[in-house]
Amino acid sequence: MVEDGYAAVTTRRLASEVGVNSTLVYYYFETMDELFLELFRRGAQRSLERQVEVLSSPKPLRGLWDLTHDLTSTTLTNEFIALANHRKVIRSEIAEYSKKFRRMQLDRLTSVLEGYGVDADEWPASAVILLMASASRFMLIEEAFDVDIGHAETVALIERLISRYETDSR
Amino acid sequence: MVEDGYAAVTTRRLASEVGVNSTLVYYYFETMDELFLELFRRGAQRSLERQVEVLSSPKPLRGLWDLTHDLTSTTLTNEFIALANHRKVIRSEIAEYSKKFRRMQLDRLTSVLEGYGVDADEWPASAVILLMASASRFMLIEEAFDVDIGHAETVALIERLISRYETDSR
DNA sequence: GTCTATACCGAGATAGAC
DNA sequence: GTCTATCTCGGTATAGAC
Repeated sequence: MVEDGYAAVTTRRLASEVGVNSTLVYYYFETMDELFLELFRRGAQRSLERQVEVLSSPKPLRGLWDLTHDLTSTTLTNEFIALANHRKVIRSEIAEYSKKFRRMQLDRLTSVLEGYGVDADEWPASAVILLMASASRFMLIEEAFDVDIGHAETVALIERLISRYETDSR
Repeated sequence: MVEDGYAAVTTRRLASEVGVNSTLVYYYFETMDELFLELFRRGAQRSLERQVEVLSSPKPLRGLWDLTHDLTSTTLTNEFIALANHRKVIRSEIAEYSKKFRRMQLDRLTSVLEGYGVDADEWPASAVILLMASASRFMLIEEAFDVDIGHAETVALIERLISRYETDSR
């Protein structure tokens, strides 16, 4: 799915990569939709656990930023979004998880930013979170196309802002 | 392509929507890859022209921001990105156009921001452009899933920053 | 230009033997 | 659990009549 797009994930291809018969897929999954759903849930659950971890760490802002830098999970997310465009059952599942992720981030970062003395009227936590997530996702997509104009500057800008509140130990 | 994803764009479907025979597609296009390429080029060219327009206007920052808010072209772009994952010929075409777009934006906004008195060390034009584009694209994707946590705050934040330099006349 | 006929492939899915 | 055999559908693509 990451390498060749969601359309490349077929019963035959799956089976041949594992070295079994293609119909065996239907012994483990009702339909291909179910397979995609389980795949999504598994990845989302893992990401959720990692997010709980970094949000409760002493540097939640930096942790969140690092987390959104995971190439594989971002590529996968993009494929699921594209998949959701013509597999409607996937759509609601993604929506629910997205909201869950965002609410957790918001819950934690609202108080964290307040503690850092950030003016919530000018830089609301919800906007800060969204800007970080979107920049990260956007750059990873572009990298896959060897487009990297402004990437270094953007990363530097964001990390400079983070370092203002959470010292860089890397 | 926008409504049901790129996988729904097939010879049979195209033909049936227009009311002609499916094989007629091959009279106008060598292969389906060619069709997708021409579709992409046409849309990209149109967007490029609109960008030239707003960049040479008196409010290039706001113009660019408004431009990235076009739902259809963003959805389409996302589909092309997903398509590029398993149609390799599409990939280089997208990459070239992306760079072209970005270079034009950078050329213009570097001097514009300098004229506004923005500190280029703290807020480089390349990063400002990327943050705007990514936030806009990200929100439009989420909207399709009815996820809008933090959207209003982010839009307000960005428009507030723009208004600092280009007065809002809307 | 637009059609019919047709080839070929690979997708999802089921029945049933082992 | 894993397989073979098989169905149906719809995809890309070509040859050739009109």
